[in-house]
Amino acid sequence: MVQYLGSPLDLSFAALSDATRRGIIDQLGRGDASITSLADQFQMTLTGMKKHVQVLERAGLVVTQKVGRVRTCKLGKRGLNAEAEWIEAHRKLFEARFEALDEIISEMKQEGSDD
Amino acid sequence: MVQYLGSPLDLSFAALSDATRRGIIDQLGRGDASITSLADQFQMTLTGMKKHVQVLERAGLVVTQKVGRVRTCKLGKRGLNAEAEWIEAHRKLFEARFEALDEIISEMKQEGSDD
DNA sequence: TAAATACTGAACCATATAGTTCAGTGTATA
DNA sequence: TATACACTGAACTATATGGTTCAGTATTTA
Repeated sequence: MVQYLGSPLDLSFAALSDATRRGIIDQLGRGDASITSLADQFQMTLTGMKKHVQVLERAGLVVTQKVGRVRTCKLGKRGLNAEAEWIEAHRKLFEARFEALDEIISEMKQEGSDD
Repeated sequence: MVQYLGSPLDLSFAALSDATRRGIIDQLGRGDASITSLADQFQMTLTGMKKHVQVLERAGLVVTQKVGRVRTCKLGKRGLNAEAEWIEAHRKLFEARFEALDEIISEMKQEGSDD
């Protein structure tokens, strides 16, 4: 087994592609939380929640620390800067494309097209 | 088989979690392209490229149209606005957390901690 | 010290992803 | 009309995801 983990953006976008994990980030934005409290809020087993937290940790979006028997989760220092940068840069590409003349022309000849 | 497809953000973040697909978006930002030309550029079989394009289409990031025997891919009108909005809103949460006093305090008592 | 709490790890299940090959179908071109 | 081209679909492989249960271990607390 090779276990190639992918680039940082691969990991963070994958982490954000699940509504539960986006919810966990929401929640941690309101305060740190244990695995148990997160599992309660999202109606999930401890083990299931632990896996979600691990995905967020691998992506650097969350950090955890175990003190005594409680593992506390908080938002990671890494933040969402790299993701925001990629999205902003490419949002411009989308906009630039739609301002192009050929877009208007292709809208005009919208008849008799497949699929 | 139920085939529950997930919310729009689920689909688009998942689509963006692969470097090849992010590359396809880059490329389409420079101009529309056929499946064949994309497959050539990313050194992949036609079938493989078609699957990537389908993932981008399901997410609304790309639209395609077949004319004759060529399927042309272009950036979708949907754009990255919803994604940018989510990221920006949550980026603030990350920043707010780090400005909080308890953060500084917890940095201070950083000794004798697990994992 | 006994019991409850909080987590951890292994194992399992169903489905999705990322890729392939191979065998087509339909379209353009020589 | 024969050939080449562009795509499509089915089938297969390996791995990841999202969830579970069950059986632990370690830490509090009564």
